[in-house]
Amino acid sequence: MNTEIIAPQLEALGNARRLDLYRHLVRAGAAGLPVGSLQERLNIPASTLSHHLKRLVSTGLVTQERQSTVLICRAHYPAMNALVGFLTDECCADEGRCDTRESAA
Amino acid sequence: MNTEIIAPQLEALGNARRLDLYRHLVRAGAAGLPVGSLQERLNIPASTLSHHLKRLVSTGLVTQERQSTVLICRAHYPAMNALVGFLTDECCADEGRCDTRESAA
DNA sequence: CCATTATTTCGAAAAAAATCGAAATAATGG
DNA sequence: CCATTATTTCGATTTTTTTCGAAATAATGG
Repeated sequence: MNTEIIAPQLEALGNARRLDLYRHLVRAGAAGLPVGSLQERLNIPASTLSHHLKRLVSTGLVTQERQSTVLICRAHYPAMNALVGFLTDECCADEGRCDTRESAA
Repeated sequence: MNTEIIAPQLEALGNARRLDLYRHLVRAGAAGLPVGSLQERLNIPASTLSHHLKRLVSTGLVTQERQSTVLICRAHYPAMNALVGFLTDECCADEGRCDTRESAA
């Protein structure tokens, strides 16, 4: 898992609107949420939402599945797990939840 | 730990150059690295580096300590640990390293 | 105080991102 | 095929970010 995958994912989540959006999907769980529901909840124009969704989808953090008329969006946990794994393995040290390396060359 | 702290941190790390920079600091461990050393390693203009460093420092992910002429930069692990904690607690679900909630709220 | 090394601020230009209305495309039911 | 609902693409504007040279500031030793 290299930085060329990780950095865009961090950037995707590093926007208040998209982080909020992503968290709505996490809370929605396996059922996911249709784009339209997200739009109501976030209360933003459809075209703006579509733009942000595209960024999340393009980094692999969100998946979409069409169910007839509606597009269901879901948080894609494997991507998030890999992201957390990267941060834990390669960006943490010392105290706390992360591992305890001190200066892995 | 709310999104007003987390989103800027994710944004700070969501830039290939800054992620690289941050990882250099992680690898440097507790000793940290002077700005000048970072500049040599990353091979970018001082003013550009200063700009990126400022962003990392302003989000709390990096600290700086002056040692006479030189400014030592260090990864600030408590911030990273809190960030990983946030992602684990509020952005993960199902399988993998993260916790196993299914549809909190 | 001056020279030197280290780092930041300033200012300006280029690149990228965010915003959103209007028009276009998708999918369905009738 | 048409009407309807759902979502995206287009196009234009504004805002933010990135970039970097030149000048300014900081800290030290002499």
